[in-house]
Amino acid sequence: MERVDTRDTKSRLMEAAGRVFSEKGFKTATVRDICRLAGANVAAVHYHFGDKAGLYKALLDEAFELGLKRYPPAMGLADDAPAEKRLFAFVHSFLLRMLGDGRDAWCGKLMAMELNEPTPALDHLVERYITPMSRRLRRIAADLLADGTKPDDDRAFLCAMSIAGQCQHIFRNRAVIDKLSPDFKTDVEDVESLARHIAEFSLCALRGMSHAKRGY
Amino acid sequence: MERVDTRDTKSRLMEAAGRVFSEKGFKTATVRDICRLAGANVAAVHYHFGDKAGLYKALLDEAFELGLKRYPPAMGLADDAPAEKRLFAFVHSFLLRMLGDGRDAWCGKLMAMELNEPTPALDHLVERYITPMSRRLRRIAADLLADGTKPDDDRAFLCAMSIAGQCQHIFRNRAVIDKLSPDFKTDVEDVESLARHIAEFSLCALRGMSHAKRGY
DNA sequence: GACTCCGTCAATCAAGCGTTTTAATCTCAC
DNA sequence: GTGAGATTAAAACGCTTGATTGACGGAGTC
Repeated sequence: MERVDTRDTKSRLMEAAGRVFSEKGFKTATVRDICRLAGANVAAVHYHFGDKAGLYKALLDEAFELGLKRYPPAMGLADDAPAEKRLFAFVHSFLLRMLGDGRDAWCGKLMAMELNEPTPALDHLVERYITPMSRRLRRIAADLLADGTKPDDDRAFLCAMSIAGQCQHIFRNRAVIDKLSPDFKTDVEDVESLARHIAEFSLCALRGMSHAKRGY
Repeated sequence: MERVDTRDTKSRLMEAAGRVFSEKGFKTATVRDICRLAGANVAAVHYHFGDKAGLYKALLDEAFELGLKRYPPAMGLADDAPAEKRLFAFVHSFLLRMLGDGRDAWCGKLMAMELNEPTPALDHLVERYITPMSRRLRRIAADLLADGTKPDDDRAFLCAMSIAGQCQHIFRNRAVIDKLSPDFKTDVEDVESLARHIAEFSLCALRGMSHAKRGY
């Protein structure tokens, strides 16, 4: 029995919440800011979502859906595609999610904020979203090590962390990077070259470690 | 004209502030929490530091001193030491600063919090602390690329980011890593093995990229 | 047209925040 | 001891926050 008007303010509220929460985090963001941005009354969030936490939870759920739909764990590549291609696709989509403009960047920024300042919703996030991503990345790393390492090995886990860390770094340290290198841009076209660097860096590392390991 | 008692509550306040600020960030932390932890009255922060921001600034300054003294940019190695050793030393000290227990972890966690939620103090942080670190790391990367790359080149900059990203990842995503791999520990002895991994991963990457570049 | 339900609004509440004021307490030279 | 300055303690101020209230209006039903 949803009315058209209902969905209007409700979705406007969600969009505004996405922008504000992903910029300021749960605690720092205020419902007044969100409602002002949405052009709604402060009471609207209570009416539609119960309270601030309810709005946040609803937003996070929507971010799940969008994130999984837009960047599914397989990321458009077959499981038997060359590991090099899977690595680049993983890195590139990761960066786009984090650095993309507009509403496309919602989910990524929101999740990064959730990591900075964990709320009880973190469990859900890890289970539904991060675990499959981690599994896939460990699989890619294990394939590229090419020395019989299994995705569950500690080596694969460590290498997956090395790759994920590179991907997150640019996003998490934007403020510092801007000061260190003011002409370092992160537009959409630059994201691809950044992804190429990270993929190449990681590829060389994995191949090198594979060779080194055999020599031990 | 400092009294003994003065220094007592003042230093107790600093210690408590270090713990609270480094855990919750500037905005989320409350002076009441800090004062309760320090066993001091709320008015004490006004008396000794002017206001909350003054306390934070004083704390950050102290963290500078401690961080620079304990882990100076050169980190105990000569500038002409082998680049491989310099790389490991850089990574290892970085991790110790971030993951160290007790009051030793102050500065690292505080700076990470400052990055998550920048305050006007960030400029000082970048200028005094991060810039020399970045320069040193770029120098290491350029040396290891061994193909004539200069520390100021974009290639060295990107590789330095890749290394720094790996170092920060374990610290910044502790909550998630604990859930993904509950038996992944970060005790002091484990930090060294972690540092070995990151150093080896990066070393292989740099050497591999150097060879690849020549082939272009 | 009267009634009901749904959505919105301005106004308000209680709690927590940083900060300030005021008074009490302590220390130490004299 | 005493007085002056330094330090602490208690209370309250003003402000912002999330949450709530009760009234208002419009759409649908009979």
